[in-house]
Amino acid sequence: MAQLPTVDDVAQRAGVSRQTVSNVLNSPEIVREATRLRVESAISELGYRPHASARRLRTRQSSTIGVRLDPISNGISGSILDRYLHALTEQADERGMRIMLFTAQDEADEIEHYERLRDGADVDAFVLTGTRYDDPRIEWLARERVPFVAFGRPWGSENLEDPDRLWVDVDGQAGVRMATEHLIGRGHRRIGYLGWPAGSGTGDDRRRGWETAMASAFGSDPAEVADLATETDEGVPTARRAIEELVRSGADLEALVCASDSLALGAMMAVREAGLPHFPVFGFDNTPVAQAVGLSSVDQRLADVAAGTLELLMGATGRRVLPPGYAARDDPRHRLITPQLVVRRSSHLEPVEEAGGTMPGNREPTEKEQST
Amino acid sequence: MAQLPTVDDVAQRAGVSRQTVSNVLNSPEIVREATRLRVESAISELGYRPHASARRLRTRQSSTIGVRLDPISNGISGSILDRYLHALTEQADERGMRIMLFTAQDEADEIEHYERLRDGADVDAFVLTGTRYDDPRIEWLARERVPFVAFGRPWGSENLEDPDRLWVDVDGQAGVRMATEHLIGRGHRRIGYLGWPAGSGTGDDRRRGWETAMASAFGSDPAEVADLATETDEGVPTARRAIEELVRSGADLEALVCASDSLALGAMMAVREAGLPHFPVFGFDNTPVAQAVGLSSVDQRLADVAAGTLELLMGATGRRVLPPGYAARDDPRHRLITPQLVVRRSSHLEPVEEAGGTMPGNREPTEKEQST
DNA sequence: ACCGAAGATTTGATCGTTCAAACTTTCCGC
DNA sequence: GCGGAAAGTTTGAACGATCAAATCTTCGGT
Repeated sequence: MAQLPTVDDVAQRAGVSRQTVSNVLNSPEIVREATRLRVESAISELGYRPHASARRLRTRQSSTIGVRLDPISNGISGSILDRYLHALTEQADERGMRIMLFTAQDEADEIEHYERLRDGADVDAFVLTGTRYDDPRIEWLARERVPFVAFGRPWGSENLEDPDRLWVDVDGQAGVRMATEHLIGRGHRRIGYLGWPAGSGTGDDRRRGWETAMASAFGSDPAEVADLATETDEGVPTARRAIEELVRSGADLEALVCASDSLALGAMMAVREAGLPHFPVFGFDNTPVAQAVGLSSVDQRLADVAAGTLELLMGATGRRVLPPGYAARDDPRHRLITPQLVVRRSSHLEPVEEAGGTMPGNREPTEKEQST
Repeated sequence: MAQLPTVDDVAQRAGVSRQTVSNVLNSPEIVREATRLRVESAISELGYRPHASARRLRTRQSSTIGVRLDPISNGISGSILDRYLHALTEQADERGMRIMLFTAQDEADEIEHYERLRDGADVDAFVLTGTRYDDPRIEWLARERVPFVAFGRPWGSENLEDPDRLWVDVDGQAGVRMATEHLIGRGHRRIGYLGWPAGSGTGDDRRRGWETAMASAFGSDPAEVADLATETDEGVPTARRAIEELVRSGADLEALVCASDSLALGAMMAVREAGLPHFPVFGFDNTPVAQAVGLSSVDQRLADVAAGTLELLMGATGRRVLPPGYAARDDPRHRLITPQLVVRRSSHLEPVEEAGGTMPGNREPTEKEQST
């Protein structure tokens, strides 16, 4: 084979012009049926495929979305980005888009990459993850009018409804509320919460889910349940120590809802070691670890998050990135995804008699997924 | 600003021609110093950046490497690809290359994607992961002369030295041997091995590491130590059941080396529940979970793997993908990376008296990394 | 001071596609 | 069967860069 076929080769073979071939590919509805069929068979006979770079040059579209890969995949929770990325790649492909990765040291460096990639016409849009208070990246992208969607709300600003700040997020509050209600439904009353120190948008939001569930079930207000809550930094060992301390101090808890699987794992280790093999623990994120150790958790439905991302970026079914500020008047500029409970052994095993050396329930139960 | 500047704008500003600007960018050594400086300042004044697609069209190079994102990030071990991807992206960027993702349902689908991406001139090369016996993907790529590097040896074929089959891999045998020797050095004798069923290249290789360490320390041959080995499918629960069974049957073991962190985690859960809080367990992969629960493990050194990948693809310092079959006569067509022990609590804690309700060693020790 | 080669710079063509406008054919009503 | 709009197709130009070859400069040797 000498060389890859071009539109001209196809055109010649089908006895039509370049442009007709191009039309068959890009707007088949304006080509007469007979012609179209002739061109299509020429295409498949020659195995023609459009040259991506040539097309991009001409159309001034890269059909590419840039995503920063976080510096360190943040421990256990790192797999969230991983799974999101997978869903995003898959769905982007269906719309003729591709995902390009880049890395950056910090936020300033990330913005430099934005600039480079934008100026080099390498990407049409960006997807941001790990947003925080007054995120400078969002400010830059909005100011420069570069299309983007944030996975994570732009917490703290009044910009939650700003049409220039598109975001998708998981409703952490609803997720934690569902988990808490699940435990309430199983008859538990004194349900504790293990979360992060106040001040992070995500953390405060999740905690609110627990508070509202407790409030609507028992009529307690947040202040009343505050003594059931524990704060600690993210991480298995920190959570473990915190719960060990709690156990030692004789706290009277029946169950525990946690802000993350890492915290829940630490908590599980602590309560199991403390001789409480059936103390229910709930995590959040549904990481592979949760699945591995049988930890009940809240699944973020990352496929839905990915779908929402692309919807905001390209419209419901579009195949190109919309200019920023675009969007129908009545279309919300964000998507809040309701997560899903995944109930596993850690929260629903009935106490059983322990027999020497083995653990209760040493068979992995079929995983129950309960959508609500 | 009306529009992005082009070479012509820069040329005009610097009072030179297009091509000189291009030369300043691509082969500065052939441009006279005075001219070069003039052009460079014009470039920075205008904030010019070459248009990636235009360059790709003309040079017929996409400067892009395609990587398939696995369908399901395989549980706990999924983060390996994640971390490898990060290192690869970072190092590729330094050589002016980018990483593009794609997903596929199965191997056949993956090959179709190869074809699409190749024909569309979207990528210059591919990186394969999760190679297996007589991998059809490798056959296809080699036959079609598409540049690629496999992360993972093309097990089983005699092609390990085939110059058309480039690969990088982690020396699992050496890693497991190091782990075993570490335990031997701590005075253990009856060290068991928990691995996967025979037949997978990676699994057999890792087991051999344990066998050789045992052989050279105690003069035993593989047949003699076979009763210290246990086989089970990958996964935390399977490993847990296997080790529970082992404990119940009264096996006389002092320590355990495992083929993966998942297996090790299951094993740890089993031995801890069996009332053996200080039974040493070693994992493999150094996943975030290992770090989280204090499991000693073997780190794959993914940054070195990524560096090896690019070296094979582009030469020691090159900035473009080499044609397949190229490479200096004396240059090996593969890289075998020696992993690194990461010793944590799970393998080196001294027994301590248990006090009611708390666990021994409830402080996370500073992580020791021991390179060998 | 002249010649030729090496060095530096410019010019024209090209990569493969799509846009915009021109051109040709089809179809309908009168 | 004619005019004209609509539908279908073709042509020339352009996207922004680099390649290849042509041209212009510089410089050492005689």
